[in-house]
Amino acid sequence: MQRDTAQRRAIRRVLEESGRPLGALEVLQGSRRDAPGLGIATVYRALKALGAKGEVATVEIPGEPPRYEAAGKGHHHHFLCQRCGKAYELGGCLGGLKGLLPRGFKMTTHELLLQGRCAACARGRR
Amino acid sequence: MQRDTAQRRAIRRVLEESGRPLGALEVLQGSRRDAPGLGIATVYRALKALGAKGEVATVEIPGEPPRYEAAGKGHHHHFLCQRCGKAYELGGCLGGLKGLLPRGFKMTTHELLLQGRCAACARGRR
DNA sequence: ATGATAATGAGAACACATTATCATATTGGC
DNA sequence: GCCAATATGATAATGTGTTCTCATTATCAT
Repeated sequence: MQRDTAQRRAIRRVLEESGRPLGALEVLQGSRRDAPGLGIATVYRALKALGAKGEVATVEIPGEPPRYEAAGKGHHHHFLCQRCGKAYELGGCLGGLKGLLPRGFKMTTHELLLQGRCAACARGRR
Repeated sequence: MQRDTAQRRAIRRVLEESGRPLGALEVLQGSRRDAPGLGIATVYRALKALGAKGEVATVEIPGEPPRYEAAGKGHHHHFLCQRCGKAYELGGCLGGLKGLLPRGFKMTTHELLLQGRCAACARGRR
């Protein structure tokens, strides 16, 4: 049976309170405030368990390790800051994707990632 | 100085003739027709060298090893078949991406990946 | 044709994120 | 409060893709 531990509460909390998807290490660091001594193995175990329960969604980013976010936010995409490496959540999406498909191809999903500078990094340019 | 070898010719040829981006292993297999005995290390060396010369572009796909394609095709995106794992090239793009950006964010690039079944896999459905 | 040098192939080594191991600690139904 | 079962943390082990090493081979300016 699934137990309710301080570690998992801390991890769930960090994911819920962060407005953006977090990497495993970010989750670890953020969760240590509430759960000092937390280990990376526990983070991975919790992320996997939460993912299986549908509470956490995995965000795949090309060339980067996956990020994790609280599930249930509806369809949206992400922005990757090339300077600080943080991923951000974007609202909305674009239509007309089907028009890009070659004849005979069937689309079931799509991924869109914008890249550049986040507000903070664009300000402190360079 | 850069030498012209049978291996590199074969690798360049495979990339040019394939209409879609290829993984390192696909490049290896395809190139062995012209360069039997070709090793994977040589493939990686050639891909890196060709990339540095701007002749080959790297295509990053979330959760997958990178693919490589001949450069100089103009802006486009890709389709990943979830059944056969092949990546395909798509023509064109979408406008209105800037509208997704939060205030203060600057976009320099974007990646779009459609996923589903390619024509061949959609036909021979499960 | 020669020779300096770049390229190759096989395999070992590496990088990295992730998962398994295992002894210890914590949880929660009783 | 007890105690079987689950969770944890430290660390070793894994897996995968990529790069390095090094002895051998091929290229090409001369």
